[in-house]
Amino acid sequence: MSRGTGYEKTKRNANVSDVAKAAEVSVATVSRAFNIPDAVRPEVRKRVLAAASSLGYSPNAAAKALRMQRTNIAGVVIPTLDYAIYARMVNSFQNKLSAAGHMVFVATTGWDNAHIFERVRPLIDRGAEGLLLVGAIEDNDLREYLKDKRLPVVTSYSYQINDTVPSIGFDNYAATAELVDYLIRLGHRRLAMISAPTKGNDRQRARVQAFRDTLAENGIDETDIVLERHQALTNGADAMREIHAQHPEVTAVVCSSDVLAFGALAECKKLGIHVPKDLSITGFDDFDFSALLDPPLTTISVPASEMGERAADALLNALTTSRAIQSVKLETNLVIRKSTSHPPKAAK
Amino acid sequence: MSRGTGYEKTKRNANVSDVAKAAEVSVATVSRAFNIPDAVRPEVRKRVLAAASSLGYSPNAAAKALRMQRTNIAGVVIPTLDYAIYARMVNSFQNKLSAAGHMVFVATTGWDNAHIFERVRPLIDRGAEGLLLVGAIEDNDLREYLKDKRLPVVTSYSYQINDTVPSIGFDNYAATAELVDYLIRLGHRRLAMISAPTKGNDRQRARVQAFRDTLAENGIDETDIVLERHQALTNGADAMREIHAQHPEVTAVVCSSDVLAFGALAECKKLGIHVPKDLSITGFDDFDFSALLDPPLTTISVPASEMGERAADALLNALTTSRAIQSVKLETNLVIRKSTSHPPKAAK
DNA sequence: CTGAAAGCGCTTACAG
DNA sequence: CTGAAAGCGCTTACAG
Repeated sequence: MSRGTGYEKTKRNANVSDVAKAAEVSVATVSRAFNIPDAVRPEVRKRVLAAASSLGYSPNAAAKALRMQRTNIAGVVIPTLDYAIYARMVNSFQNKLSAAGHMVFVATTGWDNAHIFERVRPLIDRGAEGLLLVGAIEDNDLREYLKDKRLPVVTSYSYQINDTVPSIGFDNYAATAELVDYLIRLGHRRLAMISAPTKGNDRQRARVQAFRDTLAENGIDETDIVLERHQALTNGADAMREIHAQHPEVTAVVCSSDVLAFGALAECKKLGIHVPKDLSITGFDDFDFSALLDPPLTTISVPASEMGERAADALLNALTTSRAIQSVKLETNLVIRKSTSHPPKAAK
Repeated sequence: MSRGTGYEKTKRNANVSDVAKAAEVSVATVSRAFNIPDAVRPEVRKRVLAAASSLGYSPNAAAKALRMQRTNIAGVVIPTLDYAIYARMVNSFQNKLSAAGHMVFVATTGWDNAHIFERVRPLIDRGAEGLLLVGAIEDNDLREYLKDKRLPVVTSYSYQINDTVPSIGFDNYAATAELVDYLIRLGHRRLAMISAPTKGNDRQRARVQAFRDTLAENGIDETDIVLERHQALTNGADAMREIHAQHPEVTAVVCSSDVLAFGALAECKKLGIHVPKDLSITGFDDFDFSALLDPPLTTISVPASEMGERAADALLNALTTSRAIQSVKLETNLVIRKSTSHPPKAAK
């Protein structure tokens, strides 16, 4: 069947024995020439390296892993790569790790975080020695499993002060509270929120909670208007339309992401609502395009690549020293741009 | 030193022997119970599976790989994950592969494609059995290496009719030519292009070439205005400012990506240039936000996730059958929106 | 249907 | 400084 144009292996790869033979030494010496160069006479080492290179030899990773009980593989599990903020974190995570000679497996759960354990297990089974996850672990089986394996794990995107699993993230509650507080000080009294789904997502829950608490603290305790929508431009637009139709008194819309905010902004344009004169809109993430929107988006900037880097360092360190990982709290920034202002006079 | 809060392995993982002992069978039977269930008496199989599960056994991937000479790992090498279009492709690629029980290593080269070989080698050395790359392979050493290893490789983003390496991509030249042609038919005679760097990047070169050829074919053969800028919003803005200052006669700017186009669009707003009345602008990629820009962007939509899926299928198939991979040409679409129109009267 | 044994390709005590 | 040998944890002929 096969026309010889395919991928059938013709010659097997060279192995230590081949190199040993070619260099007229033992396999032990070959191994040492690569791994403990100083333990081999320079002249011999040179011979070995030359033989290896002429045979195109490179050590078999599986054999090495089996023997050393060490894979040098890390894993990262995220909702999706198709969202800039995760992609960015993974990008810096993998850059750091690959510079340190580690490989990284990536797995995605989709937006439904419920099945994260199903994604984690194959990663571990296939050799991941450390793990980067997104958000607090809410699955107790997973928690037990990870503890049992004594695997270095760090969660990201939300800083957890009292979790046994170390986290490298920021304070979603505080960041949102600061933002809502800012809106209230501008004079807004009727606010709505467009959030990403809160199910199985502690970050979103923290943001919604901060929204509600901050309103309450300021004596604004009418029924909260909180719409949950999946991260997508069109969902931001739809939610905006709904708010406009059902709650025309609203003067500020807090969006849980720049994506949602961008959708809302675009919808306002269609509806003839002027932002920020008629309505203030805020985002979360500070995507690069957010500064260029019309109007530029007031939002919260988030240390995505820093999380990836720090997580990589933490994992690397844990793998080397076996010492526990310390949680680290990173800062966010409220970036005030032109999509927010005082509410219209009539609404005050 | 270690306070016992770390990650030192206390108990080793269960292995086949442990399970065999617990189930009172041989290791061969344990292996069969997992891999050739029908070759084991149902009753025995049940005993084995129970023992395995109570011991938390899962097969050691390295040992398995060593024995089977098969890792079930694929690799993908892209410029960066921090660019939606690559992230999306990797996302669908990895989803398909993980559904088929494969893991995926991802490596990034940064925008400088020159060092791709350095990224590919570790991937292969660490066990990747198939590879997804971006763009035509321009490094002959890499080409030789890949051929020598007889590794299934597919390149993406540009369809190569006559390459020995199979590609799953689209026709960058034709897509751009169609777009430029459309602008010319609108009446534009003075066009400029903002391209991503063409060095080591056949896709960008094809687009620039199409731009030049199409102008020439239409008798517009003044000096071409082509600016090369790295993919970034601010670079699009800078380039736009430069074009405006040095070539005020230009009535249409063809951008090689939506990112660049978005930057240019934003800059026009600052400069008081009305798009499309004073100037037409086009993008490439059709990002989801491009339809929501003001004005919505005329651009070319590109099958990013389809490339990832197809590549995964192709690799999976090649790994299974050893048959050669067939190149596939995917379609792009010229999406005409409001950022383009006839040139201003005065310019005609 | 089951088991004993070989072997995948490494690294590392151990002995010299 | 070097080599012979053991063993990491699997799977699979081979024999029964």
